[in-house]
Amino acid sequence: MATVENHLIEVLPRKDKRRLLALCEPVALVLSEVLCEPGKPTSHVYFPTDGFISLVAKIDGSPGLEVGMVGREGMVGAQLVLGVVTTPLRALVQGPGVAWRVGTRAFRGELAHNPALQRGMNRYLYVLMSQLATSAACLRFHLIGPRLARWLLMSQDRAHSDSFHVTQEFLAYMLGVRRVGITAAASALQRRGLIEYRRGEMTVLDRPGLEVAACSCYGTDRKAYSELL
Amino acid sequence: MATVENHLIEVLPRKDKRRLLALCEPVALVLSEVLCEPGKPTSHVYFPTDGFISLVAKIDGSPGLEVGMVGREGMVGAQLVLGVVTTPLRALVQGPGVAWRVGTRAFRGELAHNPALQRGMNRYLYVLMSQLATSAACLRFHLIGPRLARWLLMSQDRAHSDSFHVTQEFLAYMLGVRRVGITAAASALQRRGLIEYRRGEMTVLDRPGLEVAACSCYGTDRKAYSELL
DNA sequence: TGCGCTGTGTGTGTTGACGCACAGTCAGCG
DNA sequence: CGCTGACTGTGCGTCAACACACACAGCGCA
Repeated sequence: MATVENHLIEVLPRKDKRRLLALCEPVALVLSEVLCEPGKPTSHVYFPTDGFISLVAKIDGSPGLEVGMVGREGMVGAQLVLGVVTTPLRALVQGPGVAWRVGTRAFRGELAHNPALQRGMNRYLYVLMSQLATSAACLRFHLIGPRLARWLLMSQDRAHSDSFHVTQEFLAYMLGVRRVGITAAASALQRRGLIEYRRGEMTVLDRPGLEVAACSCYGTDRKAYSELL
Repeated sequence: MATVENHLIEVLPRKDKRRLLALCEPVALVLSEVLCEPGKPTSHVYFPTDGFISLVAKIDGSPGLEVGMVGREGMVGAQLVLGVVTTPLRALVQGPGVAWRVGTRAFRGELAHNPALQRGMNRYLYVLMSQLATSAACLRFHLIGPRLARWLLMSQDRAHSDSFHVTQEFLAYMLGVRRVGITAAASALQRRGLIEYRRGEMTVLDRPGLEVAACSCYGTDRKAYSELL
């Protein structure tokens, strides 16, 4: 099954790693699957080895809004290290793949006497917080075009592939804008030869170009990540 | 000096509390003072007993944007419990008052053998994360008026007073909008008899009315807080 | 072959907020 | 007492994004 590891697991000392993996079971991440709902206790934590997951904030009547993304570099359920079993965000599978899954109960037991894992999760949680803060400001000040470019780069990083499946409708939901807004921004990027898409198949053609088109938040996030993990 | 305690300290077992307080020194929180800068190591942590502090996200060229608020119920520097000494956010004194201050080094030492403090900080961090996520969505979907009402309520809660000092210019900065946007929203609230203001002196006249005018995020935040702390 | 669903592109009018500029108003201070 | 600076209110043109509506294209399936 998953031959590639999750980064949070990979960096553990061999012994800790083996003990944790013994608790894990590999599961397929299915597109559009919801791994956890805000406010509800999480039944499992997930360490993606492939594929990626969106963290979506919901408020009252409004549609959702993506405020974070999880791939091989992170995990779903990191708040367990804070001793909290619920989550404030919905986790939605966005790129299909594979993850290690552990039941909450077993995981908490392991966590209690695995300081290296605690340390990794603590740092990851900090990166996630930075990402939330950056997202908030990005949402407020940046236009759809650069935000779209940023989203594509982040997805590409986590999908480990130049092309992935995503519709304009879905992008609109993630970025919290109308679909027509995406149509305009995406066709501009396509005209400039940075991307190509067709009925849900999105392909990144010119990554450096896309990085120029993206807002600075992409770089900010990467920096925060690389400094700590 | 500070006769009223900070909630995070208050709930500690007597012994832990006494030991922590022995490290603390009372300091005045001066309006517009910056307690920490994003990316830089924090030299002290702060437990406000009075007054309140805004957490501001900065991105590249854009002005700042408030994404969280700290008062007697919380602290500045909670990320230390994650083992991270830098902060992603600027902490800006917004309502003058008093806080307990502890040097980072001493605090980390105390933290290491004070599980009750760890527990409190963990939970507080979770609440803060929820607040960040909520803020992001609020920023995106809610209009200036309700957001302003929410801000006033949150400030009132932390100022423990019906009136406090704040200019429209400052409010605009916090909410990430133009001053004229605040002028319009604030005069609407004043016409409805919910608030009264005059040259920087803001007074809440009708709190229940303001709660109706505020967006749902105010309630969401309070709920998140009361469930965990 | 034709039907229907999903995905994409366009058009029209509206609106919440923006940038900029300026006028009035109050408080403190020399 | 009048100057100065901080605070607030208003007007005007612009713009990104909104709501709603509709046209069209590809694809699967009966």
